[in-house]
Amino acid sequence: MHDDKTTRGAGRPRSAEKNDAILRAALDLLARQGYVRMTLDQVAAAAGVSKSTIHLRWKTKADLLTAALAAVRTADAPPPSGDVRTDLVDILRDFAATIAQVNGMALIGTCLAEEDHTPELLALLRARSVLPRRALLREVLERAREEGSIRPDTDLEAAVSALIGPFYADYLAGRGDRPEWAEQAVDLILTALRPEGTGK
Amino acid sequence: MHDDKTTRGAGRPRSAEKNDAILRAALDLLARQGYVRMTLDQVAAAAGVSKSTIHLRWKTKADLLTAALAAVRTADAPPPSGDVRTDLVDILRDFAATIAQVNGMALIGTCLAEEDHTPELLALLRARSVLPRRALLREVLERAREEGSIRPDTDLEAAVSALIGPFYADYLAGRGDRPEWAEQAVDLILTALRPEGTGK
Amino acid sequence: MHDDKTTRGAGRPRSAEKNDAILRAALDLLARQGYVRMTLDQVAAAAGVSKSTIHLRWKTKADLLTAALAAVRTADAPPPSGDVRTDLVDILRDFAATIAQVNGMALIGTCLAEEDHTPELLALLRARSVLPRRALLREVLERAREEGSIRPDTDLEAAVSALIGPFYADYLAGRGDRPEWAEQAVDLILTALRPEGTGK
Amino acid sequence: MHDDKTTRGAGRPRSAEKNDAILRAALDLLARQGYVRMTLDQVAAAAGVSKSTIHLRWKTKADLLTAALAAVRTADAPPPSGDVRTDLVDILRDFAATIAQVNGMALIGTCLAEEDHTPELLALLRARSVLPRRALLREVLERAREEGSIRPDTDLEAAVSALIGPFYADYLAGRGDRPEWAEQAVDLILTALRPEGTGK
DNA sequence: CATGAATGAGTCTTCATTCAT
DNA sequence: AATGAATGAAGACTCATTCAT
Repeated sequence: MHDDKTTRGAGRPRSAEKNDAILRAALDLLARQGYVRMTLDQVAAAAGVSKSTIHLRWKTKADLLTAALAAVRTADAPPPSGDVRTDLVDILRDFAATIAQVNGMALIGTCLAEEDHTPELLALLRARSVLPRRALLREVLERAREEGSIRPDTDLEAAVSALIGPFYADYLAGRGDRPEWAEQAVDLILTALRPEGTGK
Repeated sequence: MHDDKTTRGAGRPRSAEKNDAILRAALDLLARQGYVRMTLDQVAAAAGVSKSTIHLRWKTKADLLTAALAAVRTADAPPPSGDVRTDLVDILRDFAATIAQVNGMALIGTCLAEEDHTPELLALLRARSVLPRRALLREVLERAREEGSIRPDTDLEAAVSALIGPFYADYLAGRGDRPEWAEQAVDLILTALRPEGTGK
Repeated sequence: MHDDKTTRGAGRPRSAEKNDAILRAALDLLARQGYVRMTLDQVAAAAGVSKSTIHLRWKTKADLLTAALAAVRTADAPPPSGDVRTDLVDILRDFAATIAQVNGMALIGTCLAEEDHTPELLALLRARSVLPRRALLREVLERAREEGSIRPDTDLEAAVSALIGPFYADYLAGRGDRPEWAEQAVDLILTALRPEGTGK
Repeated sequence: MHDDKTTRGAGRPRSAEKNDAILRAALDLLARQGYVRMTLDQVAAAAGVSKSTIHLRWKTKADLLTAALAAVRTADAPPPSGDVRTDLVDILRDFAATIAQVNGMALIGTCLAEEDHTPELLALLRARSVLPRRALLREVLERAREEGSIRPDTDLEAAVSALIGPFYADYLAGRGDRPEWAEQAVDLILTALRPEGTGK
């Protein structure tokens, strides 16, 4: 139906660089300012585009930010070492590093704060960031279960929450920036899940 | 500056009710709309006061919200039963209930989102809500340590984070509203912290 | 229910001068620019008020213009002379003069042009200007009928349209500004309505 | 790019259909939206062309609309019956029908409203629609004068205005849609213009 | 003290017009 | 010739804050 090669559409093609620049700027500003405080003027300026160009591609501010969140590259897994403990720690550290890099807590805060008003934001954050990261952890735990290094009846989702949860709790308590949290969390959970009759 | 209680003597009464109404309305709207979206008009309307009355008492919007968060009554402990596990579960449940009641996740989200812009909000949330709740948990854990039901070398703060953390992780993953989370979390942590050589 | 005198509302009273200035400016600009081209900035500037003051009193542009049209003082009758022909001519001349004074044809044009979009405008123009003027003519014609100077079975509304109509037709044909139109129209209609058997 | 009819020889065909489609769409939208509210995007969409194609042919929005009005086909006369009264009524009825068909009152309103800003619109409306229609009426009246069925000293232009005028007056008074208006108007004027000494 | 009026700065969005393909 | 992208210049409306009563 569409001649994707030949009839490459008439007229000037839409600049892909601009698209990227806009989305990047939008996401960055979303994290730094929050939904409402961030303005399209700022996005336009940061992306080096006119405001109208933004509106040409996304009808509304909400559309833009939705697209920006949707464009977040889902997390790459850190290279697996094969060792359960090491892999879990690596994933958690990578998580914390990403959060720090992109001002992630503020972004999460924005999505939470906007939940009533623009629920798509939290939904997208979940789909693009939260759940993929959880899936990585879950895979490792599944492997561990198969190996027999954790109990066979372990509730994996609960275990995942127990692994990541302390990060949020620490952040809220003002004790973020503790590099050792990841190891502590992993050790605690692995200890709890150690199959019965396993001595130290 | 503020005569908070009675209509004392010849002086003109200072409407303490209005103060309260304003702060209550502000906090409620802060949770439901977020910092920027919430307007002083809304607060004024909800509190049954004029906008100027608000400005008469708090110079700026940030001041008002700061005061509103500062006025949050710090959590009452649920009545202690004496049993460690029961007490921990009760505290966590009470925590979740409070969060649900006051749209707490959105409020937390707002404070996180505004951290760059109005750091006082997160600081106050911490001081008034997060840390007191953590202190409750910590007290119980200290008691447990004295009783010998958890290891003597336990890092209590880390344990506290491990207890509350799953709540946040669950919420973000879209698996809030699971009443059993509290028990799961407590059991997991108590298992992990069980003194060596203690069989089931 | 309302203490109209004593509790004259707290706070600063709303300036009546500003109200008038705004409505006057709005009506004038509406006639000179049309609905869409007229901007609130222009109104604010012309009235010597801030734009927000306008919005404080009328929620939207449509509301403002509706109010402006509603505030149009309904036509005063020119003093009746008692003579039917003279009175009709006077009314028509007064009508033409008013139209010229307030750029009335453009205003009428705007209301017609906006009929699909903002039907209130035409409705108000009708109620405030068109119909009252017609009523004046009709009264004179009724008197004429009673006197026997026009046929008893005259359709008065049709006669009124026949009296004013030529004004519009002339304007559209580019032959406005003909002072004698009023007399011509009156004479034509009175001739047509002359009771049978009445010689010249 | 598109060979709309025949691929005529070596020359490049010049899409006359597009021209027509654009002008038709423009005129239609002008009547339905008014000058300012109508957008070139709407015209382009309705005509199935790109906005640039419009600008390629008419430099500005005003140019386009001017051209659209200039392209209005001037009224065909309804077939003359030979009878003065019948012919007049037919012309007036045809007039009213045309107005209804093309949303003519809104179009007239737009031209009036824009008179200060874009006087060409009213001028073209006059030249293309108003005056030709008046000419038709005038011809019939001239015939009537020659026949002796109206006074020889009749001011024909005034009579024409008296014939059409009631239509506008009725419309503004909210009494449009009265099919009998044409006959009433004609009868009234013919009565008024009846040569002296002519009994009924 | 309390109120409502008044305002200036700012935000999203629209649109005629100009460019690049 | 024709298209779609890009843009600058508005415009209606909002809101924290300051004034006048």
